[in-house]
Amino acid sequence: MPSQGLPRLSLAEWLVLCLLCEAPSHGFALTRLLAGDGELGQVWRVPKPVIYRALQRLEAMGLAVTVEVQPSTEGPARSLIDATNVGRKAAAGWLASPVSHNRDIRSELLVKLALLDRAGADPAPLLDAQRDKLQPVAEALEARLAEATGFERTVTLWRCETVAATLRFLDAMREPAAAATAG
Amino acid sequence: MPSQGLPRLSLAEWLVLCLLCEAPSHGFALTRLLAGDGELGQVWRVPKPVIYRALQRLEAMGLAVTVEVQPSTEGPARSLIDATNVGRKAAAGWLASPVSHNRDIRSELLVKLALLDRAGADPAPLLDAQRDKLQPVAEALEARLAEATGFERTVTLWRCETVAATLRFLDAMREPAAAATAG
DNA sequence: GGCCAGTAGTCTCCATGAGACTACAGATGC
DNA sequence: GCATCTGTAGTCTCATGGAGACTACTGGCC
Repeated sequence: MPSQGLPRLSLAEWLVLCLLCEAPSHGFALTRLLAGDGELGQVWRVPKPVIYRALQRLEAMGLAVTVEVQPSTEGPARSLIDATNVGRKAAAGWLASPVSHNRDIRSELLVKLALLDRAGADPAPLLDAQRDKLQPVAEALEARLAEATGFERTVTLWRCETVAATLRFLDAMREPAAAATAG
Repeated sequence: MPSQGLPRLSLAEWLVLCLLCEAPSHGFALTRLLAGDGELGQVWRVPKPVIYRALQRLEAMGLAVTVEVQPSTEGPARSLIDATNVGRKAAAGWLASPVSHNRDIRSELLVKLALLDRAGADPAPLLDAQRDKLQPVAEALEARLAEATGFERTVTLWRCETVAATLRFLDAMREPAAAATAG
C-alpha cells in the first residue's frame, strides 16, 4: 500500500521532490520551471521562496540531499540537489495515489498527471484509481441531493455537478486519441 | 453599473459587511454564524481573527461604524457595529455582481446565493448574469480544446468540464421546484 | 467563596507568497 | 581598464491568512 505512511508535505514540496527524482537539480532551475511562464508553471506555479524553503525542508527530512556545489559558467555557484532513496520511494507512492477530495483535483491530480506526462508514464492506473475513489462519493451526493432542502440543496447540487464533471474528465482522459488525432 | 467602482475587499470582508447590512451585529455573533458548525459556516467559514480584523478594516474604510457599546447580561460588553450608507451601497453592488473566474464560484457565488437566500431575495438575476458571463468562456474553451495538444489539452479539458458543470448548476438552480417538491 | 461554563475579544505564532535585495559571471561600451 | 548591463543564483523583508492560546467579564452552582 504505497499510499500509507507518506510524509506530510505540501503540494509544492511533493512537486519539488518529484522533480528532483527526475534528475538532480538546483533551486534556480526549479524556479524557472515552476514560474508562471515556465513549462510546469502553466499547470501549477510555485513562487520562488516556497521552492527554496521546500528544498531546505526536504533536506531536513532526509528526502533530498545536496550532492555538489557546482561552479556555474554563467553566474554564481549553484547547489545540485538530488532525491534520496527514501525520497524516491515517498515520491513514487504519492504520485500513484488518487486525491481524497474533489477540490484537490485541479491542484494535486493535475500536477500528478503533468509529472506522469513528463516522465512518459501511463496515467491510466491513476485515472482509474481516482475514478474508484470518487464514484461512491458521487453516488452518496446524489442520494443526499434527493432529500436535501433549503440552502443545503444548493450546496449539494454544486458538489454533485463538480464531482460529475471530474468523472467525465477522468473518462475523457482514458480516450486520448479522440482529439489528439481526430478523424 | 453597480459592479464598477467597488472597493477591494476580501471575500471575508464582503461577507461580514453584508451581514452587518442585514442587521447591526458584533464580532462574537458573527464568529458563531461563520464557524464550522454555524449556519453560514456550512457554506463558507471565516476564522475568528479574520472576522475581527474585517470589522476593523470596514470601520477604517468608512463602510461600517460602531454604533453602541452594549452591556451584555451574559458576559462582557460588546460593540454593536452597523453598516454605513456607503457600506450598504457597496454591499448591494457586490451582491448583484457575477464572479469573473470559474474558480471563484464555490467561494464567492455560493456565498452570494446564501446571503440572498437568507434575505429571501430572488437569486434569478444573479444566476442569469453569471450564466451570461461564463457562456462565452465555455465556448472559447471548447474552441481551444479542439486544437490543443499535449498536456495543454489535459488542462483545457479540465477547464471545459468544470465550466460546463457550473453552467449546469446555474440552469438547475433556475428550476427550484424539481426536487424541493418532487412529484 | 471558589470554580465552571459561556460570552466577548485579543494575542502570538506559523505558513504562504509578492517583491525587493544581494551577489556573482560574462558581455558591452567608452 | 573599469563601469555598466544582463542573466544567473539565492536570500530577505513584509503583508496576509488562519490555528489556537490567552485575557477578561458574567452568572450559576456546589
